[in-house]
Amino acid sequence: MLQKRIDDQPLISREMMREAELILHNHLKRVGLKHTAQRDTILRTFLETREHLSMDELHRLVKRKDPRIGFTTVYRTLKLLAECGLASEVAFHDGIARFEHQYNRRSHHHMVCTECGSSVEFFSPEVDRLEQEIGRKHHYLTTRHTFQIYGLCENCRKKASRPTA
Amino acid sequence: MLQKRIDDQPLISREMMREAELILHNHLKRVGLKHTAQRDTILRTFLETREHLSMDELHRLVKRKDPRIGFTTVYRTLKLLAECGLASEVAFHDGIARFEHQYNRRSHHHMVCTECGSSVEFFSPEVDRLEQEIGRKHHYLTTRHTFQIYGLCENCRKKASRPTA
DNA sequence: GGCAAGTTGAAAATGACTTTCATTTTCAAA
DNA sequence: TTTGAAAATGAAAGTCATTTTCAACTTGCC
Repeated sequence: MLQKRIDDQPLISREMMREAELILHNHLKRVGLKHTAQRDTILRTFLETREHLSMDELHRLVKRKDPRIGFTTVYRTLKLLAECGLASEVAFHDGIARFEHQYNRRSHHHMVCTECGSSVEFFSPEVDRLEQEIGRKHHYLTTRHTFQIYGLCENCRKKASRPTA
Repeated sequence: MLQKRIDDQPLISREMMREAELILHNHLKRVGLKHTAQRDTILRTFLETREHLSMDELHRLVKRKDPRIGFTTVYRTLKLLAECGLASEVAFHDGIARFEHQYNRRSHHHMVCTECGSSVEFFSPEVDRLEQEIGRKHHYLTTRHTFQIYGLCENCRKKASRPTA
C-alpha cells in the first residue's frame, strides 16, 4: 500500500471554499464593489493551490478555467483578496511578488533555495514574540514582519558538490 | 557642555577606510578587474555614510565629489562591493534596493516605519541562532536571512491619533 | 610607449507591476 | 422586468527601478 507523503494534505474543503467566498462577498459589499464571475473564478483558482503564486502564475491557472480573464483582473483581484485577509504577499527577494493563502493559516515563515527557488515553510513562535518585544522596546506599533532564510536545499547542495564531471 | 547623542559614533576611521580599500583592491585583482579612480571615489563616499542608501542616493553623493561619474558606474560598483563583502543589500519592501556597510559590522536587523520610512536597527542573536537551527533541521546550507519588522514609529503614531484637527 | 582587456556612461532595453479608457456588466430602484 | 448610474473588464499604454548595450576611453602588463 502506498504511503502518503507527510505533507499530502487534502485540498481545501468545500466548506472552507464557501467560507472564503463569503468573506470576499462581504468585503465587496462593505466597500461598495460588485460581485462578478471573474472574481469568483480567481478566488477559487487561488484557493485550490498550495503554492506561493506570482500574479503571472495565477493568471495562467485562471485562464485554464476561463481564457478570457485578463492579467489586469487577476492583478486587481489579488489586491482585493489581500485587502480582506484571504491572501498575503510574500517577498522572496527575487523581484517577483508572490501570494499565499492567509485565511485560517497558522503563522509561518519560509526558507528559500537560492538555486532552484523551492521553499519550505517552518513555524517559529519565537519570531512572533520578537516582533512584539522589539516593537515595545522602541515604541513602535508593529503591524507585521518578514523573516526568510536563504540557502541551498539538499538537492542543489549535492549537485553543487558534483560539478559537470 | 554639549552632550553627545548616544548613537553619535565617529565616522569611519582612516584605518578602516584603508582596510576596506585593500579588500576591494584584492577582490579586483582576484577576479581580474581593474583599479579605477571612480571605484575608489564610490567606495569612499559609501563608507562615509551611516545610512541605508539607494543607488540613486549614493549616486547623488558621489556626484558631489566627481560630477562626471554616472549612475551606471555607481550601480556596478555597489554590486562589486556586495561581492567582496563590503556592502549588503537590505530590502525594505518599498520597491527600492538599499545598501549598507557590511564589513566589520555587527549582525543586526531593521524595524521600518511604514508611514515615514525611518528605520531603527536592533540586535537579536536569537534570530541568527534560528537560521542555523532551522537550516539544520531541513538540511539546508543556509547563507543568510532577512528579518524586518514593520509598523508605525512613535512620531507617526501620535500624528495618526490626531487627525487634521 | 603599445595594446589587449577592462571600464565608463549615455542611452536604450527590460520587466514587473499600474494606470488608462472605451466597452461591457452589475444591481438596486422604478 | 427595465433602466441607468456606478463599477468592472482587459488591451494597451505608462511607470520606474534597475540592467544591458556599445562606442569611446583607461589600465596595467610587456
